[in-house]
Amino acid sequence: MPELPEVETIVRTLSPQIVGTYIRDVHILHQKTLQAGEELLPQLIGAQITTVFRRAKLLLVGVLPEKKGIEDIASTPSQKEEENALPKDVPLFMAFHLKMTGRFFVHPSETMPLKHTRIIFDLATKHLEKKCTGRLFFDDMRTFGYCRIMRPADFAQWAFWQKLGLEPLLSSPQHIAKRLHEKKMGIKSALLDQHVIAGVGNIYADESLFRAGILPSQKTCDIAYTRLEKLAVDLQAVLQQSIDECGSSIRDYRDAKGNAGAFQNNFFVYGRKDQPCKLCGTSLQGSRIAGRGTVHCPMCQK
DNA sequence: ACGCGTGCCTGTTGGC
DNA sequence: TGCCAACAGGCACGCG
Repeated sequence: MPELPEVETIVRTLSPQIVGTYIRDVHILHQKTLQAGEELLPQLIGAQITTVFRRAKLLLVGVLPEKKGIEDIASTPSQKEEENALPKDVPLFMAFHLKMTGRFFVHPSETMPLKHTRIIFDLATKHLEKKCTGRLFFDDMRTFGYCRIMRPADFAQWAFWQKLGLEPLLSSPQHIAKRLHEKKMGIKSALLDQHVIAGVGNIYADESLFRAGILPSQKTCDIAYTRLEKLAVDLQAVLQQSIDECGSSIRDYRDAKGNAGAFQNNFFVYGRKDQPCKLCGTSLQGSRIAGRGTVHCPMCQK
């Protein structure tokens, strides 16, 4: 289940493998995976991949199509927040959401689709090169993930993009705490709500709440501002530590080199229901919040 | 505004 | 050994 640190790790391992290459062909093996922008598919052929980056849990690939047929290269969509600013001079994007089981991998050129391969990009190192030098696979076992092909102007019409909340590693703890404090929902629900803070999923919600010593069920508006500020600091720390260890691999997650992350070894609570708390030995308690399995320590979290 | 239930999906796990 | 329910969960959607 790729969350912010996992997507960031994928960006870092995928980027050196594909930036600068040209897309020779695209094979859509599962129609529903291409959620939007089918009409822009022809523009991808012959385009050069110029950038790979992340916003929230989205992985974005910027491409430069061949000269013909480029429209609004200069158009600048209205931006709600600076965090949603797109790189300049990129006329076309692919936005991928990996959801639970989405993966990227660059295979040798002759590799055939695997059971769960949904999209294949045939890549070449030179423009109009006949020989394909590698194939980028987007695999997704459960097909929750998607790809959208978008021009810069299309992002303004994409509600999910427009409503994305704070980028947790680019915002000050004070700003994050303020945003949380405005909410009346339970604190774990607020952390998971992509409109409030973007990029946090079940793992890092539970882990940051444990570090901050806050009960997941606690109403956000009932928590003292200073405790929310500590939560923001702890959230940033846990996200950064996970990025430093290349993310968490529970079962499915791998980076774009096929490697597992190591941060799952540092979990205090996630997936440790009924096991002893690493700090006080109390049996960790499982519950269900916002429809997700939730684990907390009844002693350490108040 | 918010919580909750449901649907989308397929593979793994555990009980009988 | 095999069958099947429960479970994993990000996000949209509808309801109260």
